Amino acid sequence: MKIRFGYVAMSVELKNASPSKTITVKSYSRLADRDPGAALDKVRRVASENLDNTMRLLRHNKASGVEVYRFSSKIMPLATHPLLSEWDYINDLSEKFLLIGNFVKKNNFRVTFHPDHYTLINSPREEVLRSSLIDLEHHCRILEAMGLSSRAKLVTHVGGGYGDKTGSMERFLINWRLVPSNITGRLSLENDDKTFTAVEVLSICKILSIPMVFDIHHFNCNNEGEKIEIILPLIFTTWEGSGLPPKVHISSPRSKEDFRSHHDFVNADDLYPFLKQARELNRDIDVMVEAKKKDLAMFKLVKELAGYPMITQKGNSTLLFN
DNA sequence: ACCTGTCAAGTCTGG
DNA sequence: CCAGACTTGACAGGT
Repeated sequence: MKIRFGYVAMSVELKNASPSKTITVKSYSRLADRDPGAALDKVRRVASENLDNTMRLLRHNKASGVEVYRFSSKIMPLATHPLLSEWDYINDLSEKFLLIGNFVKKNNFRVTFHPDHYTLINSPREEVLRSSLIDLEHHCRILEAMGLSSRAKLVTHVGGGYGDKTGSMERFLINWRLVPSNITGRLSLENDDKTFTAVEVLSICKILSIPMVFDIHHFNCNNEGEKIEIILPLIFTTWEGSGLPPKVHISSPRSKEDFRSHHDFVNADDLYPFLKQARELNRDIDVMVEAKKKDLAMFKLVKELAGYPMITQKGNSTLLFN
């Protein structure tokens, strides 16, 4: 069994390479009042730098053998803000999008976006649903501009509970019909730490025939005593036909008191039992490390796990479990 | 150079 | 009904 590791958005090792630089609405408006052209130029410049830094990160990944990476959702500053509705960032930056996409394809990287938690497909409020669809479309269009197939996924949560979880799950399914097919073809769902458990998310994924990302830490925060060995085979099945190995998120609690927050690093003991379970199913998997120390935490975790029974390290960010 | 309050967005809780 | 927490990196304005 092969286990590839990846990290989120920015690197601790590669300096001054933020892919998430932005401009506040306040300063944009102030500049736009005086000189609209200059304001747009500034946004363009920041967006362009974010793409350049994303490219640098991908080269850093290649040099370090990292094949799994999540793009920053803040890669295009204010892109979906009404103030910038005229800005055609896709055409504006098409060359840089293609450069990134070609590099991803050439090196067989697995890349994703994780639209942030304001994106809520199951919201009962029409305007929230509408802006969520705009945000999802925005992420999709970027992946399309990169020339990446639907194997480049969007990962999101089911949404809010709104005081009625069953009704909110049903509303997710109802609202799903309003989601355009280029988006539904890329979406995968992840269990969250407060509201929707792995079993609940799995039931939705099965109905919609979409893949499910299993977040181990969220499972530890939010479960009803289900056994991993029972649900894991079912979760892994949702990836069949996608052309991708199942995807798993791992992080460790910051502390006993602050259990839900993410620690700087990942405790290898929080992942190893899971890997042993996964090994029973004999499937390759990709593991996304969600720790404050980003790639540094990922490399450290891989190195530590390499010392565990039956595991051998292959490069800086891949393990073999035999 | 460094520090601190603030930031587009939604939801939930507690007052 | 409203303020603040949630969570995060980075801006923006101050020293």
